[in-house]
Amino acid sequence: MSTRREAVRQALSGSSGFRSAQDLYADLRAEGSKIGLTTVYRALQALSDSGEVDVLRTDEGEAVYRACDTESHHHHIVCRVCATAVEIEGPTVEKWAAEMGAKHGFTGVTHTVEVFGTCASCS
Amino acid sequence: MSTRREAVRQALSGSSGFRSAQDLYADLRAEGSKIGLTTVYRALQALSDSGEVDVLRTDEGEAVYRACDTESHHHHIVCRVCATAVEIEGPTVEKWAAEMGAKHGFTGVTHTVEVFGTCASCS
DNA sequence: CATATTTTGACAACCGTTTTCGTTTTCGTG
DNA sequence: CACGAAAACGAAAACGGTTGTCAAAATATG
Ligand SMILES: [Zn+2]
Ligand SMILES: [Zn+2]
Ligand SMILES: [Zn+2]
Ligand SMILES: [Zn+2]
Repeated sequence: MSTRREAVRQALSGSSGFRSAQDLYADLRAEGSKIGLTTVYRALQALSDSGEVDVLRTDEGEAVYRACDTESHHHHIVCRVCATAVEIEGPTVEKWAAEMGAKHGFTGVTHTVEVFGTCASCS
Repeated sequence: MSTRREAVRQALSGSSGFRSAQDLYADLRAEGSKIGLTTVYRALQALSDSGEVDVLRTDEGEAVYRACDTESHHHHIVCRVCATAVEIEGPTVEKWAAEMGAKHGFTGVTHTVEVFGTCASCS
């Protein structure tokens, strides 16, 4: 677990929202770090591979990352303005997705569920 | 409504699954059409703007399109192998998403829900 | 038929991400 | 501490999907 990867993890933990690789790179450089963009991408890749951070794609196709409190399966409600996210759980949704899969003869069923809105302080 | 846009719409309707712009371009060229890739992108843009086709992003960030039977709000269960998709509705999920938004003080709440799996014929 | 408008497609530019590769840092061992 | 192997690093180039540019072609208008 290298120092650089730790720096990226911390930069990410410092925010409650989803951030892109370039956001984090800018943050770290602004703090005086000499980290390279490549390393930020590599760190994020490793962190998401190990399940330590969540990834999702914006409508524009950019990958954004978040250091969530729990590593167990969950979803998010994300502010469209400031990207702040709240972790949410949905037993209802979990069951529904599984049922839908079975009903249509699909196996190995997974799902992606994200909720978007404008948070209280951005309203 | 130009001829080319109509050609793209038809190429898309010919498939039951989600297809990328480049997929459709390849299909059309294979059929002998002299359409350009730029035009395919433009047609898909217009079709999705007008709500005639659904768009979603793959994990790799590629945009894929589908001509769905209904233009009203719905979700999909998508085969990870052949990209075939089935339209599904989830009143349960709709309600759940709205509740979650309200509970956390978010306004203008929307959601994305997609289910993935391996379809019967690909298993 | 002449002219204005729109559509088209080859090509270049763009942007986020990955690969490449030579250098630097870290780490295990004597 | 010294040394070499291995891992991490960063700059720059390559990549792949998408969008912008612009002149040519098609279509509409009078
Ligand atoms: Zn907000
Ligand atoms: Zn879930
Ligand atoms: Zn299938
Ligand atoms: Zn819905």
